[in-house]
Amino acid sequence: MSASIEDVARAASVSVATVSRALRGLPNVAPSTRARVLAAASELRYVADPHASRLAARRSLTVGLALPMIGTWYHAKLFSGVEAVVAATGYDVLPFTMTGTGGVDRFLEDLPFRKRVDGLVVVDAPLHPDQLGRLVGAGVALVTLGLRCEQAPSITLDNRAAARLAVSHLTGLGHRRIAIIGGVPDDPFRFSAPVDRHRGYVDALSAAGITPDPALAVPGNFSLEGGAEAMQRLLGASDPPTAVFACSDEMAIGAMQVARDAGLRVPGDLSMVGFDDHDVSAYLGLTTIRQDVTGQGERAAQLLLGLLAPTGGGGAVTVHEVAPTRLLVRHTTGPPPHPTDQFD
Amino acid sequence: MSASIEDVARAASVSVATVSRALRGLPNVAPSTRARVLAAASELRYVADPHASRLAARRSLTVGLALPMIGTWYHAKLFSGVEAVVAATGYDVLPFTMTGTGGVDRFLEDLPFRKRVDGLVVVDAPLHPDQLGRLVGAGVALVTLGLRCEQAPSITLDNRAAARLAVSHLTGLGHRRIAIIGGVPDDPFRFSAPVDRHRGYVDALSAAGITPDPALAVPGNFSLEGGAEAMQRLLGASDPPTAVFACSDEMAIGAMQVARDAGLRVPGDLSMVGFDDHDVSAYLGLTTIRQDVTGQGERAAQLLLGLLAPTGGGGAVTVHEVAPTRLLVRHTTGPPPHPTDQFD
DNA sequence: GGGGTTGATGAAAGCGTTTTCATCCGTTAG
DNA sequence: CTAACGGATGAAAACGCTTTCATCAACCCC
Repeated sequence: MSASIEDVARAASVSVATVSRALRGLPNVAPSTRARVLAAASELRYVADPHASRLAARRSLTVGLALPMIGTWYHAKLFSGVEAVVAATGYDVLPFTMTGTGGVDRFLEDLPFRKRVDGLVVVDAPLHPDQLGRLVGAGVALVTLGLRCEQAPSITLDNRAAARLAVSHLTGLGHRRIAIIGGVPDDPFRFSAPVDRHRGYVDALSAAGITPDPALAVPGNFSLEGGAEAMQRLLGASDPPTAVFACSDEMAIGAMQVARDAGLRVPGDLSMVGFDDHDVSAYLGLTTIRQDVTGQGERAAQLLLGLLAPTGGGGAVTVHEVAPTRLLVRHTTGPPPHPTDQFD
Repeated sequence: MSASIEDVARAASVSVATVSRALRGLPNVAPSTRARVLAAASELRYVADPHASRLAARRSLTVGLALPMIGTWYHAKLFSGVEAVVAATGYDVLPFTMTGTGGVDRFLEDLPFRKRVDGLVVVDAPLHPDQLGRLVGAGVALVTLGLRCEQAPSITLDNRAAARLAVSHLTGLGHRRIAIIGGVPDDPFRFSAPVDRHRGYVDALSAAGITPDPALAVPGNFSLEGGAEAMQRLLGASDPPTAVFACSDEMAIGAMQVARDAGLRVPGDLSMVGFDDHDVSAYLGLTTIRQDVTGQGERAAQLLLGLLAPTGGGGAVTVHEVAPTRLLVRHTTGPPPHPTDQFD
């Protein structure tokens, strides 16, 4: 079918060993020989069979990308970033989605993975630190994104500070009844972002002398629908909020729509701040916490490839990076309806 | 390091051939033997090395997913669909993004691909039918998505009919000056969707006795920004439209924002219909043409796996499926500002 | 009972690379 | 002039599977 290394060797009148060396740019090949081999290879349109070479070299030249799902804005952006830098280096990327709760176990049981990938970017780490530790112990190069674990480099956000910033913006505008739309109620993963964001929310309230009202903290599932349902619940409360901090822009968008359908003006009657800076947020004028998701994906890939590089694995200390976030004030936040009423 | 097939063979006191057969569920293995092998394998936590097995079996057990990019809503959804069904069958999916114009050539030159994947889902086919034909000729199982090519099964939309439907909705409401926000001006790919949608647009106008005004057809690049810029241009025209058909929801969203910023009410002063039914569209009340992108991805994967299945490759006639679309009337379309004026 | 089946098994030949190790030869140092 | 050296090369042994082919026993039907 297609040319093998032997065909090239024959065409260039050298041994397969020399072809292998010449083609991979290894030293100790005479320049004239290398040229001859290169010519023969391109003449025959030879490309090394990846499986054969990976078997022989005992490296898969593949990095796995494990994430809870793909198809959401956040994960797609992340994927995009990772893929871009990984592909540029000749590695393959093997996506692995662990949808649902069983997915995580599947992931761990799928030890084929261990033989398939040289390294792994684990996103939103729906894994126990122990489990991650086991992976590291098993010799898989690992970078985590969204959760910090001591054994491996990570990229995270200062979620608490970011949330504090968002909510302070709200208190600064005079809001006293501020709701938070957060993660999933019965967290099947111990995903820390929603927890940390909730802490930042509490921080900011406390700083403004406000006691958090449990009725104002509702789960939103990080989805449009979840945000909408959450808002529904908030509006049904006896004393509805004048402002909402949604832990993702998608939830914010869903929530805003419900609010507007209920006749509330945003920001006139209700202020809304989101988290992410989703592509559409700029067009909706959503005030939000901006983060560069694609950039984080790229960075994670770079870290991983660094680990994989012949030189990198050794002495380097595992680095924990905190990606920057900032508050983007647009047009969905403003003073509460009757600010003075709240202060008497 | 980790157990090999020989270890299992030894542990079960059989030959490696028998282990291979037993583990893969091949016939002609005594039940008792199979049980013994299974036990030994699970005891040793044995998993076949994928590279070795792929090399020996001469199948990569991988399907490639070639798309112009990842990170947009549309492509992420597609990916999600493909990945879900492919992963369920034990195949790997290898994403290949051909960003930019050079990407396509890279894709074609990357014949490693041919040795790496058993089949390919090509999305939005930024390839010449000739090039696709060559791929098919080279023995790669192929399914195209978004463009139809005779040599391979495909999943497409009836873009023309869908656009006709969208624009008819507008003419039906009484609009006469209807703009279209379409694809990229100097189409580096000969991507047919925008072209067909434009045809449908013209169809609908003609049916209503309207002569298309070239000034009302502007490119939008299928992005939020592009949609915004397009709207900018439309508003600057001497005789602005009262309705806009955007070839994607993202463009519609960008355009709507610009329109609203310019003081226009939607749908009071301007009607807007999009295409896709993006996740957020429901929450924005955007009237649009709905398509099930994830479903199309799933279907494409099924077709491809069917081709790959031992039985499937042979006699089956290549099928061209047309995924359904329908008009979803929400709240961004209404009669033109002064309908009667238009009919004098 | 004997020849033909049939099913279970193992030996061994690939699959297409990489990599080790030995060889060969032209240089350089002594 | 010889010995040691180092760079270029090839032979061959992995790498860890799959698959063909041969073997062997048990079985079946006149």
